[in-house]
Amino acid sequence: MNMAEQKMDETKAAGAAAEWIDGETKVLEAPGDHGAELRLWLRLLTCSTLVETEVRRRLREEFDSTLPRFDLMAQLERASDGMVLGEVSKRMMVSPGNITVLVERLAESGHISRTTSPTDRRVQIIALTPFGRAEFEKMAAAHAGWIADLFGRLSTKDGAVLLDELAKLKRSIVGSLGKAGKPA
Amino acid sequence: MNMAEQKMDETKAAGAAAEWIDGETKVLEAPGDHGAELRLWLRLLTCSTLVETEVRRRLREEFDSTLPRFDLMAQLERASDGMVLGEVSKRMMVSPGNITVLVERLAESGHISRTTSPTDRRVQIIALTPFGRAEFEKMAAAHAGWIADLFGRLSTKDGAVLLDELAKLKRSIVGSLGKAGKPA
DNA sequence: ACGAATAATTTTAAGCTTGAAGTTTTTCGA
DNA sequence: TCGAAAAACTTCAAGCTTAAAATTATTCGT
Repeated sequence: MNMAEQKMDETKAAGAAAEWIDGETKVLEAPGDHGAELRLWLRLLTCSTLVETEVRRRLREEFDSTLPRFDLMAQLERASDGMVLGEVSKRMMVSPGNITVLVERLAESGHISRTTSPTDRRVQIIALTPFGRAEFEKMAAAHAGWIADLFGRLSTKDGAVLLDELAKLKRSIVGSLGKAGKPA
Repeated sequence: MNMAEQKMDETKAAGAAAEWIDGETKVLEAPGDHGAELRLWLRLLTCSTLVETEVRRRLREEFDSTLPRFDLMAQLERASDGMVLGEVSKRMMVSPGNITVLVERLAESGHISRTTSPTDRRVQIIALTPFGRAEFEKMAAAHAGWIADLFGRLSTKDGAVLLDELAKLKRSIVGSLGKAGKPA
């Protein structure tokens, strides 16, 4: 079976509404001697994109929500005293401007509250409302089930090995980013 | 060192322009017994987000380009006879409507050409122009170097183990998606 | 006391993305 | 032959995302 056929077979196995074609094979023509890293990167990206796309689809269909909103609520779930926008931005790894709009929408829908800090009028403090917390708990339970299902065919041993190897990869990435800039 | 301190230490190691705070620890409160899968998912997501964000930043700063444009050009790079929009959409794992706009922009900038199929007037065929191909080769070479650098602290053995474990994870994901829908 | 520097968020313009509806074309079955 | 169904792409509304500029507030040094 040639590569194109193998690729199409994998596509057929996927039940997602929109058919997708696996892009990992384009790495073959990578310049120089970087085939191994590129292949690793594409596979990492393919895995995370598949999961993310499916999670987004289910959040929309089952809860009429979005992944960024879910993520923001997850940040607030453990912060019973609320959180400032700057910290939310850092934890979600997105720009402050994006947080402003996300917060606006969640405030409008009643999921979170926002107040100005009593000690610094530049600072906004946001927190889940009781309604928001209840909604989040339902989404979080469903989300955990989806992830368990998607990852469920992986053996416990393979899962542990993968977790450990991803930790090493993460240290490589963070280390590389660190050397390019100066520590915070 | 408590968890918050450990988290801050990792943040300090990162040299990205915007400070980020590692979100992996929020998994601790996962409902039920799904902590392991959620932890794995968050780490996978953190790794791919870190790399993607850095690649986007460098493409913008060094080539005044974007990741979707680079990705589209990568699809076309091996298709010397061009490619139809529907296949591009599948390979890039994005909706057809998005491809329409991306193609429009790359055509305007002279990187790709678009023609109507001689045999089916619904179908558009796009291909890299000579200019586009030259630009892509420069970006691809740089991109490969960036990925090699980001992944470079991972040993060859660890890289091979990770690639293999990600293949297993991918099969779990694809298998799970498959059972939820019907094959294409 | 006061002006400059810094900080936190908001606003802006530009780009990407989705799903659904719309348009045009081709295919298919009666 | 012809109308319905399907296909390929485009358009649309809504949401997300970035970096940079703008606004408001606080801090700091003289």
